[in-house]
Amino acid sequence: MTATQPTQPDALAGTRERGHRTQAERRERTRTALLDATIDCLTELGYARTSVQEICVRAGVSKGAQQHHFTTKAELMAAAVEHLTNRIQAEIVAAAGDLPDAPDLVEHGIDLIWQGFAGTLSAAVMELWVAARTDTELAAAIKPVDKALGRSTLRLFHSLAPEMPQHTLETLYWLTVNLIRGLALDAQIGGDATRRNQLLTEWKRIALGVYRGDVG
Amino acid sequence: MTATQPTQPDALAGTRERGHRTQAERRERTRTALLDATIDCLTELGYARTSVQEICVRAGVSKGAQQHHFTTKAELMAAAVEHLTNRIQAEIVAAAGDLPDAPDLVEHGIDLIWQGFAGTLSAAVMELWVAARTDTELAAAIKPVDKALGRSTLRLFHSLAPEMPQHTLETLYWLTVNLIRGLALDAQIGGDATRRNQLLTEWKRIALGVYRGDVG
DNA sequence: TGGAAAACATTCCATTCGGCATGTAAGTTT
DNA sequence: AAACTTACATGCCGAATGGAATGTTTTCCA
Repeated sequence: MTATQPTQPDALAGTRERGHRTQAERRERTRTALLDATIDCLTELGYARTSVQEICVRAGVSKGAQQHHFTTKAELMAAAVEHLTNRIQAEIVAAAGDLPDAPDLVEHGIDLIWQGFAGTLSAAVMELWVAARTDTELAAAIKPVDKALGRSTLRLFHSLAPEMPQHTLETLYWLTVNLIRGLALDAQIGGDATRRNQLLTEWKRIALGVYRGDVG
Repeated sequence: MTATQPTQPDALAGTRERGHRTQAERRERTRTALLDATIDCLTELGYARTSVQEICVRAGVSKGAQQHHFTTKAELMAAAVEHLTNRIQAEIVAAAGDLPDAPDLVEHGIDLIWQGFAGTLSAAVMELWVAARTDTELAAAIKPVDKALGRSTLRLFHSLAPEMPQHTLETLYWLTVNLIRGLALDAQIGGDATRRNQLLTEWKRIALGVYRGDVG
């Protein structure tokens, strides 16, 4: 029997005998290995100390393979941005599974944003963001992707609380996102966790007040 | 006549004839030149691309002189943190000269925090902060200095609005600082300035409401 | 005033970086 | 199964880095 038939979609894809993989499979495999390793390096070593060599080692991939997929380091980083954003988005969507209705949505929504924008993955985002400030190429790669993440998350909230006024929702959302990014920075260098929680609690109370129309 | 008398404090310090400077003068001069150049590099090149060589060039100082003052690069960065914080603090104090009384203080205070924590100098702080996340030595140098800046600024506000309840002031202050740090991040990679201004305006309104006791 | 010490300058080195060139193995097409 | 394309591996190079070693100038102090 001929071992495998060439192009046709194979139901056993990914379960084939060892040592025989589709090109697409191989490609995808090492590609994500590289991107995941990149994110690993960013979170663990920071942007400054992240070298392509280290990435290759962690990905279990040769230097040549890396260059085959991403010619330059900048290209790799740009791809990592998108990969990273996708993972964060998936994280958020998963966590948003069972959110209550408004007004409890305000409180739990803030928690959700915290999880998405201050978690481990967001540390990597910070690294890339800060690096992008002085790297126009990286900035160009980040801007649209990041904007898309922000907007899609906002849409998510909008669908969860359709009765909430558009303007109120947007204001609270963006204020929360930026506040939490600031708090995330504080958390990353070991600020006082207790005070952060207090601030978050206060903000929830205030946001609820805004939602109810006490101010604004 | 003997050219100069040795140790005694000299009224002409800094204005002596060319080529004859006190050791303390020389020392201070190149030290701050190095530190200023470091901050320049951080704001302009970012942490990753900041090399001691470039710092030396910008400071107009030889590599040997740099090593004489700061044995290692980490040492230089640590010193730069304090230098940077001092400059920011001076900036804030200067800008706080003529602040109105509460409740206008709320609005203008937020502007003041924006100037201090989102200005050019704060970009350098961001670089160091993010770098410190994966550099314990740098983190150890930053933490106390940064905490001191935060607290001293808070004290400044407290002295400006003594009739404002302690708890309200602190909450609004720290919420504002963290919000603005998030917004500063957004600004640094070229986010939408118009939306940032809108958010800041909204936040002022909300903060004023909090101060008046509408919420909380 | 002369020697010690501090400040500053120059040169060199081991290491590491990103990227290129070239070679080999695996998968695909006809 | 032969020709071909894609994926991966290895070795190397010039550039740049941080730091050490050593030499020179300036200030200080007895």
